[in-house]
Amino acid sequence: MAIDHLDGRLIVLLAREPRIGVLEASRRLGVARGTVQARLDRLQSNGVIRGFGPDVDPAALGYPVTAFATLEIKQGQGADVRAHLGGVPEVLELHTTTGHGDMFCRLVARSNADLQRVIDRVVGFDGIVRASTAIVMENPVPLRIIPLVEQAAEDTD
Amino acid sequence: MAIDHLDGRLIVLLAREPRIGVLEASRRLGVARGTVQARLDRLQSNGVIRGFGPDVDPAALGYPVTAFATLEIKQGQGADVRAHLGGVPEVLELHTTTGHGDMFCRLVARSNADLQRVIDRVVGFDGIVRASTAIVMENPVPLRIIPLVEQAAEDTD
DNA sequence: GCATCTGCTGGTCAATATGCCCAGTGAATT
DNA sequence: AATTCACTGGGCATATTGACCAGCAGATGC
Repeated sequence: MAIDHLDGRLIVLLAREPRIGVLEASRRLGVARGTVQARLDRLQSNGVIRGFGPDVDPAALGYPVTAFATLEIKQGQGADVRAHLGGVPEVLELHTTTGHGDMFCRLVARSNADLQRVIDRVVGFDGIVRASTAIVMENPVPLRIIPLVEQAAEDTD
Repeated sequence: MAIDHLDGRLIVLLAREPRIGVLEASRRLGVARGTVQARLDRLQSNGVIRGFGPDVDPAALGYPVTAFATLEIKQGQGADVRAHLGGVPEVLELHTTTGHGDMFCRLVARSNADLQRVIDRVVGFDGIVRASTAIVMENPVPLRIIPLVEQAAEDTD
């Protein structure tokens, strides 16, 4: 399950230049093509690499506003709330967290005004007692994984 | 910038089966290969599709614990805090939000015990006044984009 | 010590996809 | 009426893929 240095270099290489294929990757890494192929297969069946889905920017889709909402849930309504939020496209992710019956979600909206509509839709559901929202102003560190991959690779050297 | 229905179908198709190439995608969508190629180029130069980087699962890397931390920052220390958090691999993303001088970050750790180490490292910095952390228990809606893409595509029909 | 496994190498092969080109068509714009 | 634009459907040379193979080195187990 842990990754070694070669796995780490492969992931970082693919993250930086996703368009290169197995052959080009093997050239860059200085190993045989079959090795890269085997490593990739292993990483994917391990679940370390979930896939190579397109990385879509919500802002470019017309949803430049991001917000995080903390939701307080009525006891026993968890499953219903999950289903409700799963049906809202603007809810990009949802977590249940430690704390007083809380959930936590990431929202996007077309504008600050539109965010009101989204929030109304999110909280307009019986199981939700209260919601508190924080609008994102800047994103100094966008979602990233490379530093963690590098650390994980070094830990197993 | 807005995407049409064909763009939407293309993105959804690529999200579901990333391994298929341009040719196979054109067959599935029932359009000419050149069309898919042109759409893809446009989506990428638009920034709608940022790339096709590998989707790495931190849990499979040995970091199964996720947490969100709200940080209160001393006035004028924003830049320093950003740089500090950018240097911590376990900080997967960082946002500045509305609210009393707040930042907000996603953390991962090897275990609940290890999370303490990560938090100590995160808050062990002069500009950070206070931190409040919520540990993720479940993730009913993993980070997703397809529903939003579908909605954006329908909005321009 | 010796056999066995496993992973990597460096190579082949046929099948497939790619990047690039082209002329023609239909719809919308000017 | 002329032009622009996106899409079609095709062709072409080149590159990549997936599938194999024998050989080799290091680690493991008996």
